[in-house]
Amino acid sequence: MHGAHILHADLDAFYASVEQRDDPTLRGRPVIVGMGVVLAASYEAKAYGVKTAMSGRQAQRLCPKPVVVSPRFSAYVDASKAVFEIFRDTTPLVEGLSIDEAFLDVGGLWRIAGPPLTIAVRLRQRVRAEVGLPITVGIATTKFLAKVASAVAKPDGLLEVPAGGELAFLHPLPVERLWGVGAVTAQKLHERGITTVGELAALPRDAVTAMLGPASGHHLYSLSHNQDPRRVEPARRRGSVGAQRALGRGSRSIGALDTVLVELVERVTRRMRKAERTGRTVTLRLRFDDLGRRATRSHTIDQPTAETHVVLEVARGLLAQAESLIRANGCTLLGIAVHSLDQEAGTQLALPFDRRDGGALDATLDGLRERFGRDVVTRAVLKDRDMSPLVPMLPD
DNA sequence: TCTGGGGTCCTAGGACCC
DNA sequence: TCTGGGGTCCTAGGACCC
Repeated sequence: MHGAHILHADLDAFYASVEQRDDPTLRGRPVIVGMGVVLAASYEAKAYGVKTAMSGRQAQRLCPKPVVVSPRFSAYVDASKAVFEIFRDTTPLVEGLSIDEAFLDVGGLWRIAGPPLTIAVRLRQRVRAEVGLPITVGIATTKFLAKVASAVAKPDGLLEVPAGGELAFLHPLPVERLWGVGAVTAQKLHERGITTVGELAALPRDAVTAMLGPASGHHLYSLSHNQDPRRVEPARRRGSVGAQRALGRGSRSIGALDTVLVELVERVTRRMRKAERTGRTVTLRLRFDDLGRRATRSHTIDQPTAETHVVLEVARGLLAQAESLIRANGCTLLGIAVHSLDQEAGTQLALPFDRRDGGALDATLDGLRERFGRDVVTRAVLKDRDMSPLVPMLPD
């Protein structure tokens, strides 16, 4: 596939935009979602310097008269579903990254839907008209660069980086734009006088790995040359499920923590059962009274499970293990996560299929399920003559 | 300037196996 | 008993993302 064919679609100030959509009196005003911490800020609030994850107090200092609203998560989930419907109606190759962003591969749609830019224009119009939300789209030859393009184009924008123009676009940008450069890595690079992607790209690969370690070094070296072979993967499954709760400052009794633990475990295992997933590794996460310090304790069991009492027993063992740590340092956050989720190790069965009507396809699928069991047949992929995937079906 | 609730990926040491 | 070379899995921590 050549040419810029990967779209990165990213809803703008998502939670805040949903609030402004549903309450016209909020439009044009600096809206902050979240009381203690800023979960989302409208662009009017961002103009004052308000950022996501900032404390409410700090936000108030920057922006004297914000409209602060409590989050309405179910409204955000509904809006997200509606937008993803439009994504999937645009192309079957949609890889969701979070509640408000996704990659779309539109490379195979030229004859049906036109060039990527046309598709992107229509996508933005549809999201605006059908869901009422602003969305920014970046178009490029690689996933990573499409994401950079959308970040540059925000808010409510559209930007295509044409094939051949990648490095001219990328190299003047600050290194912080690279995916995987956070505060720590940016600091390391700045100390060596590197502030732009181009300056990083001018270094030999060895110099970058010596600076940042092998994995991070190879990764960022490649990105700085726009080397990113990752495909858009529609069927990616999550690898862990977790829940956590911030607690008031000051140490809690183990009894009180146990009560929280039970609720967290129930939440996690309920979600796992709903998603029909099981896992083997349970992790307890703690944050202490003295700012920032954290710890984790984990344990792996033999048999994957999603049963509340099994996970709870393991979690209680971990809590007991951490008891002295908690007594000494207090506990301001308790979290539980289940990792090593079953990754659907399975076999693919290819069947020749020569028909065009969906009825026959459904019959084939039902036949497979009858033969192997409903739970065993979890996914079907339709492929063309060259065996490249056309339509993934039954995603999880 | 210390604040939420979700995640991903990588590193490094130790246990254990052939 | 020690030395070699290769590997997997588990645990703990950390950087980063939205």
